[in-house]
Amino acid sequence: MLNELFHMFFQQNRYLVNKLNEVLKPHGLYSSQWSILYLLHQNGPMSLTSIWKYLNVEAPTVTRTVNRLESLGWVERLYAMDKREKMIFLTKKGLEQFPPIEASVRSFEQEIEKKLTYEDQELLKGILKKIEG
Amino acid sequence: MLNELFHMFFQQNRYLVNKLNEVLKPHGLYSSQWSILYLLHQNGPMSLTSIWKYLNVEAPTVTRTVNRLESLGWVERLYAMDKREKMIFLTKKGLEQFPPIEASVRSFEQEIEKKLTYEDQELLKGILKKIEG
DNA sequence: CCGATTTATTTACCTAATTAAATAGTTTAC
DNA sequence: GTAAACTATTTAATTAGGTAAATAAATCGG
Repeated sequence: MLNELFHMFFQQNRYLVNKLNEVLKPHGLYSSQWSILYLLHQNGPMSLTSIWKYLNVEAPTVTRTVNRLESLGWVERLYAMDKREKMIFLTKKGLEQFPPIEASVRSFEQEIEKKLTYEDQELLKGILKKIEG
Repeated sequence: MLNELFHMFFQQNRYLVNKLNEVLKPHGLYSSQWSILYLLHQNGPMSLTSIWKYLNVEAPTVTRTVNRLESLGWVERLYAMDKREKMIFLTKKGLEQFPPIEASVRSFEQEIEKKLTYEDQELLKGILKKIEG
C-alpha cells in the first residue's frame, strides 16, 4: 500500500470487523446490522436519513441493512407525518434480545481495549480526529 | 458502536478508502486493485497465494481482483512449475502506467500525513501493532 | 395555484470482504 | 504404486460499502 501506516490501518480495520462479526455470529447478526440496532436502542425511533447521517454512510447502504433487519424481525418501518419519511424502530424481539448482545459486544470491546493503556486510547482518538479534520 | 473508539476507527477507515478511490479513479483503478499492482511492482511476479498471504485477505478476494486486473490488461497469469500455482505479473501496460499512479497515491498519502506529526505517526503505528498482537 | 426545486427513500449496478465447498495437482504413507 | 492427505485456485453465496438515477412527497417562487 506504499505507506506502512495505511497498510497497517486497513489491516487492523479488517481484523476488528472480522472479530466483531465472530462475536455477533451466535446472535445471528453482522456488524453493520448491530451498529443500526445499537443506534436505535440508544436514540429510539429514527428516520433512514438520520441513521445514515449519524453513521456517515450512504443512504442505499442503510436501506439494504434495514431491509434485512426488518425481514429478520429486529426492526419495523412506519410512515412519519412527512410521508416521504419512514421511521425505523426496534420490534419487541429487538428490544428483548438486545441486552445479551450488548454484553457480548462490550466484552469484546473491553478485550481489545485491554491491549491498550488508557493513554493509548486517548492518543488514538486524538490522532483519528486529526486524520479527517 | 457502543464504544467511541471503534466507531471512530471504522469511520476513518471508510474515509481513507473512499479518498484513495477518488485519487485512483482518473487512472481507472480501485484501491484493492492498486494494492495488488503495487505489490507486484515491488516484488516482481508472485503466486496468488503469496499475494493473499501478504495482503492478509482471503484467496477468493485476490482471485476476483486479479481477474479484473487481467481483463483490464494490467496483469497476466502464467502457470508455474507446480501446475496448481499461477504466477501473476505486470503487463507492459502495467509497468508503463505505474509511475504516474504511484505519484498520485504518494501525494495523497503525504497530504494525510501532513495532518499528523512524525511522532503521531510513530505512535499510531505502535498502537495499531498492539491491537492485533 | 402550479411548475420547479429540493428532500427522503429506493433500485440497479459496481467493488470488496467473508465462508463454504468444488476442482485439480502434488506429496506422503503404507 | 496407489489411496489419502494436503495445497492452490476457483466458484457460489452472503454482507457491506460506493455512485447514479428513479420515484414520490414537500416546499418555494412567481
